[in-house]
Amino acid sequence: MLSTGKGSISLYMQIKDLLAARIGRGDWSPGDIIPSEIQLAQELGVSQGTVRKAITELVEKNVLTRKQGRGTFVSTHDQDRALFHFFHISADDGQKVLPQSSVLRCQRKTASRTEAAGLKLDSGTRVIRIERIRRFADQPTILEMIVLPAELFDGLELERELPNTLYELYQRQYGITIHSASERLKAASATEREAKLLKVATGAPLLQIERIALTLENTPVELRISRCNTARHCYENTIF
Amino acid sequence: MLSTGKGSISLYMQIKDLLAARIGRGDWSPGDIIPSEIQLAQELGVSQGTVRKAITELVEKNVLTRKQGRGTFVSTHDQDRALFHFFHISADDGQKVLPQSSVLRCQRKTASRTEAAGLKLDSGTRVIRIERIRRFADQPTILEMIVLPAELFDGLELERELPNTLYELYQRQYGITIHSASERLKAASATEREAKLLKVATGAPLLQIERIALTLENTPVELRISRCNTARHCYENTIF
DNA sequence: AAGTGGTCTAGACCACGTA
DNA sequence: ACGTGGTCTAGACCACTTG
Repeated sequence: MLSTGKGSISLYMQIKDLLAARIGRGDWSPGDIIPSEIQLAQELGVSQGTVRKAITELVEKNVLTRKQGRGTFVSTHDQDRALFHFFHISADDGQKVLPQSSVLRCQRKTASRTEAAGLKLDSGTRVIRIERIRRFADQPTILEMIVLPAELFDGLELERELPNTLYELYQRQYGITIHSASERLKAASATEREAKLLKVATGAPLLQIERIALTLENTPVELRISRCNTARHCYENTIF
Repeated sequence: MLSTGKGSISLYMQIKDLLAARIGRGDWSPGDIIPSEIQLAQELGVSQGTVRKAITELVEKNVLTRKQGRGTFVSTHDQDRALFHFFHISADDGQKVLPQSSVLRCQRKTASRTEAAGLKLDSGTRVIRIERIRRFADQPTILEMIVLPAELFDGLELERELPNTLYELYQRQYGITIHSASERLKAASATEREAKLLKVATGAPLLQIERIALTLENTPVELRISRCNTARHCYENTIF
């Protein structure tokens, strides 16, 4: 099972991959406790330290969460994993709150070329398109267009009410955990429709955020284009 | 020297802080090799594994760089530490190249209120203000306003030519290593002057990036406001 | 060949949470 | 009291670089 020969990859790496695979396969689901380090060490025939190093790297990647005295758990999107991990908009004064959302449209359609390219789908694949507007203190600020492969999120367009934090829904209802995302930001001008919805002048500068969200296996599962009025808010990023 | 009593902070943390302090003090400069793990372990009276754990955390923070078979080195800004670590603008096709820079202005002035606030200086403190324009393939794309505390960068405004990569200069000439930065992005409209310099229409949408760069000790040492034409470029960010 | 970091082991004790 | 993760040790061997 574990190769220990010369030139082979290190033991802890193999264990890391093995644990990640078990999580990806759903052997353990978000919120579940995994076996203790000692149990895993015995099962795999290695020392505790080796298992520990593997787990440490998964903790650093936010896949697992350690709780001293209790055990090690598969991370969930609602608690340990910050709700704000994927939300970078904050008020000018630094305050960070989640905006309220209201859905404008939610339909099943055929993917456009750019959507298919971003999500790595064959052109012509069905997608679910959600458009919603997000408000801070009742002020409409962000217009979001969310695109999902219909196959993975079957029936989502029929939900009567969508929660504010979609990534929790993806995990709970569809077993899809967003693990990373890449964003591309540009400045753009508000279209007439956007101007009306966001209560700004036509042509006003908007911050456009194009995000592709990925699973643990680096499969793109969500494309999201946000257009934000940054008069009183900004996109925050910290570089370490 | 190292406290090992009950309730005290862990050994490897103390060693980590000690090593960071030595680097911050300049006992070891960027590019220098530090003593081997075994030497440090003997000097500090702990096992190699404990020193190793301390060093590992500093490597993860980009403070140290390990080179197998050679030793452990203090990170520099030109090599191991990616030149692009603090530069997030890339072309729409994903290509990432550093733009050429030409300085428009470089003067010693009194800090404005917002500058003093951002750099945590007393109002009235002297600062150096650099304004430069950055070009991709000869196309002016970014207008940068850089503000530095004059005390820390004494004489910088007299340099006849400033390099493209300023952070290397800060490190080499002034012993200041930028370790992290926090950025705030907004969409804005080009002023008349900006429009002329960037060859866009007045009022065209620009991406504004306001950055505060920090040292290892979290002292703010540079304020930088960039205004970018994102017609053919964008700001890239990856969230893990 | 010698020295460095990289991996791995076996075992000790501590701090924390639960029962 | 017990089991968990968290720290620390002492020593082994491997992989890589340099003299």
